[in-house]
Amino acid sequence: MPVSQNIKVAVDAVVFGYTSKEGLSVLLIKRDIEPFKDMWALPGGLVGDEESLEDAVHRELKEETGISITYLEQLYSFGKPGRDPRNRVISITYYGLVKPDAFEVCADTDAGDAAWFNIKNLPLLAFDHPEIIETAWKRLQSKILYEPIGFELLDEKFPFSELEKLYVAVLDRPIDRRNFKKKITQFGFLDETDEKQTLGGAGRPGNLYRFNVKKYFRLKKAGINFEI
Amino acid sequence: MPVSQNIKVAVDAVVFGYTSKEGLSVLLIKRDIEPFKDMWALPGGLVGDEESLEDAVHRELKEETGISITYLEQLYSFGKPGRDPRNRVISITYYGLVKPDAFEVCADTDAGDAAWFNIKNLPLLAFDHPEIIETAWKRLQSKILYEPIGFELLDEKFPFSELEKLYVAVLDRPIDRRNFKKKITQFGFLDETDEKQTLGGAGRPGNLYRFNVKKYFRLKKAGINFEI
DNA sequence: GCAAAAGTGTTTAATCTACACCCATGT
DNA sequence: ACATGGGTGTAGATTAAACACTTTTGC
Repeated sequence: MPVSQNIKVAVDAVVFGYTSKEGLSVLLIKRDIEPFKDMWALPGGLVGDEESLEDAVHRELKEETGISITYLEQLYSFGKPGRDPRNRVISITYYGLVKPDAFEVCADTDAGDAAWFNIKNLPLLAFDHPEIIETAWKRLQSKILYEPIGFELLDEKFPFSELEKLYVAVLDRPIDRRNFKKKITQFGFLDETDEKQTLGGAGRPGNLYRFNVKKYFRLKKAGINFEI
Repeated sequence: MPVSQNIKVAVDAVVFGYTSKEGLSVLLIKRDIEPFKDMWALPGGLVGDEESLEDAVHRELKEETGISITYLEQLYSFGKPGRDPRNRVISITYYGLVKPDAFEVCADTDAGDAAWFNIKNLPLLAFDHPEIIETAWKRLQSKILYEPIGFELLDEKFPFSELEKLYVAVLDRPIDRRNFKKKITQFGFLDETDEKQTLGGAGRPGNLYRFNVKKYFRLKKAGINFEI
């Protein structure tokens, strides 16, 4: 057993945002130091000695991108020697979800060195970050099928078609509209409001729905299991 | 961002073994130093500076228990400040599976400070290890439903009832024998041998089966998905 | 011959899949 | 009026769930 150790511990976050216009997107920052200077990378950094891993993620996201996320979950720990050319660094990675307003604000400003990229059109990335994003996307794809986390990527009220388009973007495959609506509504945790979509451009406006968290937890306790 | 850091990186392993006699069991070691001296704990220890995480797990298992495992997968990283009373330690945990022969040998010797405990009858454990084992068991329960990893816990040849009893032990719920056999056999990656179970005590001997890895991968590539 | 475990099918209910036309709005 | 997107139901196929008796062996 090694008696002393020289390994650094970092966190990195794959933050997903979504709008039907921009599609499923990932938040990246432009590195301003070597190595990989001027390349894009995941937000992240070293963990403080007295700081929890989740706190470190939130702190780094605020420092580097100014964003606050509504959902955070641990993804995987990457620790191969050599993945950082300087030192041995173990990165404990997380993935997070943000609501469209946070997504759009950041996308607009574009100032500084943070930007959103569509998941299917990523730039060259530093370190092993392509692998991390790939892992995160797969995890999101499987998780969205058995937990209603998709709502963390939508506004409080949303037309049903937004939810469907979100699933199409995340799963990267077509979905049958009628079957999808049947499945989702049958669970009973979506409230239909009496409002309709405004600002819709052309086409018939859709009713707005709201995810009812209380109902969801009640149903979950009662033993339903969400599965798409 | 913290400029220097004083965090240690460790790995811990939840190793599962199974026999129909002993049930689903976990490998533990008795601590001979403080803190938690004389309590049971998961095998594990600090990662070497140039060592991969998986190598560290295998090394610690060999050093502390003498066991070799046939399956290893990362579980989760536990890093709350205070989980180790001495220093800040991040533990990257893994779970592993061993074949019955390795399981039984170790269970017999009982010498030294390593021992197997039935998953439903664990002793008092050091650190946050109860939480880690709980997490590992849940992961095993969900994974065994969509990947054929159960075979890693069985001998090369096994009677069908062994497989069924394994699933009952892992999932901790009853299974319908006929439906289960239908499901498993329909995939087509189990080879039936012409041997029968020997040393069976009372009852009719069962045919022995073998998991055909090649067939499994061929079928997997062709797009089947294993689901119980 | 009896206790213990293995082997084997069918029926019913539930779920999944595929599929097309009308409606409300903006231009 | 036409283009755009929203809303809705059914029939057929597939899959899941429930269920009990016969066979082979050891003692």
